[in-house]
Amino acid sequence: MSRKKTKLAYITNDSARKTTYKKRTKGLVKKVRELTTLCGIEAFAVINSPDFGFQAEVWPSLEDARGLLSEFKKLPLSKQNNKMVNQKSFLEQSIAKATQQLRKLSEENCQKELKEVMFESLSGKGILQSLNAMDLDEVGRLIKQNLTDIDNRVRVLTKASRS
Amino acid sequence: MSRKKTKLAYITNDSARKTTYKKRTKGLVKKVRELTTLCGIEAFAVINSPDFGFQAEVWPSLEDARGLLSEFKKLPLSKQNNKMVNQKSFLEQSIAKATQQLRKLSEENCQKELKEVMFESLSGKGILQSLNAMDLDEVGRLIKQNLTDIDNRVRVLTKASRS
DNA sequence: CCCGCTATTTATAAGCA
DNA sequence: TTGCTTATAAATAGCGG
Repeated sequence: MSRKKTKLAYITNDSARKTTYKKRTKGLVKKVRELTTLCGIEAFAVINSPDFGFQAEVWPSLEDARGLLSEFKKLPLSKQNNKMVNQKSFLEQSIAKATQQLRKLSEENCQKELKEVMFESLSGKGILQSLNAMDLDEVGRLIKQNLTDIDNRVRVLTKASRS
Repeated sequence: MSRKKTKLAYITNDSARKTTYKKRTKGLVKKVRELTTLCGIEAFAVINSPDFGFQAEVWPSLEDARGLLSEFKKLPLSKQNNKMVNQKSFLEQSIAKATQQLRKLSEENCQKELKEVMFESLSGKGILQSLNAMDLDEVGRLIKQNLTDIDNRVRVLTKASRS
C-alpha cells in the first residue's frame, strides 16, 4: 500500500518479507490496541514470528487506564525569556529529541518484556496452551485471566528492570 | 480516521461504538489475513464481542488458531523450552542494553533541563527566581529534587508506553 | 540491518439515503 | 439500523542514508 499496490501473495524475498512483517505487525498491534480502547472490549492477537520460534503479541487494555503518556506530553517546556531565547530553544529542541528517543526505547523495552511474558505463558499453563482443549465459550474467561496474569507479570518485570 | 481525527478513548455512544466495533473488527481481520498471506506465517486474533453476549470470536478462523497452537504443542517439550530460553536470553540482553541507553539519555536530559532552569534563573523568571535569597544547601536540595523529577518522568514514560 | 521520508494505497468517521 | 459515499486520517512499500 504505497509506492506500489502490493499483491496479496507470499513475499519470497527474505529481507523484504521480514520488513513487511515488522511493519505490519506493528500496525496490527496498534489496531488491536485501538479497538480495545475505543470499544472497551478485550482482544489480543497471536502471531508466530518467522524470525524466532514463536512470538506472541498481546494487547489488553492495560494501558488505557493510564493516561500517563498524555500527561507526560503536557509537561511543558518553560516559557520564553527575553535574554536566553536562542540558548533556550536550542536546549528545548535537544530535550525534545532526547525525549523522543527515550520514548522509543521505552516502547521497545515494553514490547520485549511483553514478549518475554508471553513466552513464559506458552511454556507454562498459559491461556494459549489451554486453548486447544477448551470450548470457545470459555475463551472469554481465559482472556480475562490471562490479561490479569500479564498485568501482574509486567509489574514484576518493571520493578525488576528498575533495579 | 476520516472526516475527523478520532481521539483514542472509549466511545460512550452505544450505536457509534457498535458501528466502530464492526468496522474496525472487519479491518483487523483483513489485516491479520494479509499478514499471514504476505509473510507465510500463522496468526489469529481473539476478540470478545460486546454484541453477542461477550462471546469470544476468533479470527481468521478457530481452525487456524487451533492448528497453530497444536503445532507448537507437537514440538517436543525440550525443543519448546529451547526456543523459549534462547528467545528469553536474547530478550534479556536487549532489555539490558536498552535500559542502559535509557539511563544515559535520562542523564543527558537531566543535564539539559538543569541548564534550562539555570537560564530561566538568569533571566529572573524561572523556578530559581526565588533562589536569590537562598543558601547553597537549598540549591543542592533543589537539584536533587530536579533529578528525582526527571527520574519520575522516565518512569511515567515507561509505564505509559506499556499501555 | 535500521531509520526516516514520501507517494500511494487503505482504512474509516461522518453524512446521507 | 444497514448500507453506500466521500473526505480525511492512517498505514505502509520502496527508497536513500
